[in-house]
Amino acid sequence: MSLIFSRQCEYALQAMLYISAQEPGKFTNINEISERLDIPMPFLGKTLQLLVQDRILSSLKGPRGGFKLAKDPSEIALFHVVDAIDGTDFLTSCVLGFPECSTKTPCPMHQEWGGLRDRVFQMLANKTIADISKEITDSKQLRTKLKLG
Amino acid sequence: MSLIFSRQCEYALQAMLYISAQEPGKFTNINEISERLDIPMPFLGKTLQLLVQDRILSSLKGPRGGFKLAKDPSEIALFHVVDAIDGTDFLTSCVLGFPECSTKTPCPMHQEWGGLRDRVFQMLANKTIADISKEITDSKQLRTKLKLG
DNA sequence: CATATATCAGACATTTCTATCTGAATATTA
DNA sequence: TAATATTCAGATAGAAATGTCTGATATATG
Repeated sequence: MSLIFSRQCEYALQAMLYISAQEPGKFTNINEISERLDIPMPFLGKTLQLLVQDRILSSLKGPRGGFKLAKDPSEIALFHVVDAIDGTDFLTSCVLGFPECSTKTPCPMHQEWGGLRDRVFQMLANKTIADISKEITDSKQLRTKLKLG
Repeated sequence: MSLIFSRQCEYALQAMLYISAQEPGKFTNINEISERLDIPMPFLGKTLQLLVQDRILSSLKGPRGGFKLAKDPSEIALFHVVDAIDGTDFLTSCVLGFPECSTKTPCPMHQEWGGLRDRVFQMLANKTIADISKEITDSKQLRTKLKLG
């Protein structure tokens, strides 16, 4: 199977979008998120804990507890979320799996893949949670997809 | 971990490049390929069998046996190899993992990711084994990387 | 203060991917 | 024809990713 993000990373991104679409500052619990987005609850819990450790989310235990954004959504790029879960190996590792692959000793796809990888990085680095949150607000389709009101 | 191709697909692509750089029509055995490219031999065997089943390689048992390209290298796009090993789900599946994601019901990254995915596909579909084979012939660096003479 | 509700931490289970093993089938060569 | 070298097929093993369970800890609320 070829893919870009691990399943755990997909869950993290989905949950971030869901949380970002809530009333700012409100804590959202994983029970609600896992039901709405159909993500296994304990696994989602572990996943969001990673985001808390990376200061992307903050959490509160107990009744009315849950998760909220730890900073302004305009300061959270998608790349931060991907980095917290999957890391950044994809930026440097060889697309063909050659252990030594660099500008000096490139693999046959090095050049072309480098260009595509840069575009992916630019997109992840430039797109913030605030950007997407606005898109969601403006689009009924997106609210439906995220099972929002 | 985020990646594009499975490890098995990386092995397949590496082996295809190695085979394509050999004298045309000559059978190359997996013992040689696995040693040169540092790929586990039994796993490489299973992998190349998939390419034989897809008519990308042809094989011969017995002494002097091995694998060779099943057709002209200009007719084998990288995409065919990827398709044989990893399949084509990445062309249609949602980058955020939403089960239903299409132009009509897009996820927040649908548009931007679509463009990048198309570029990846174009690259894989346009680039043939012959193209890369030529690059390898013309570059001492690449011959070194593939452990060729 | 007691109770209920949440995250959190660590162990455990399951599934998927990667890797190995064994022997059968087939072709070359002497 | 015998010996050898190779792919091929199927079973098994190991590793990594995903998913589950149990209980501890913290917080809100009556």
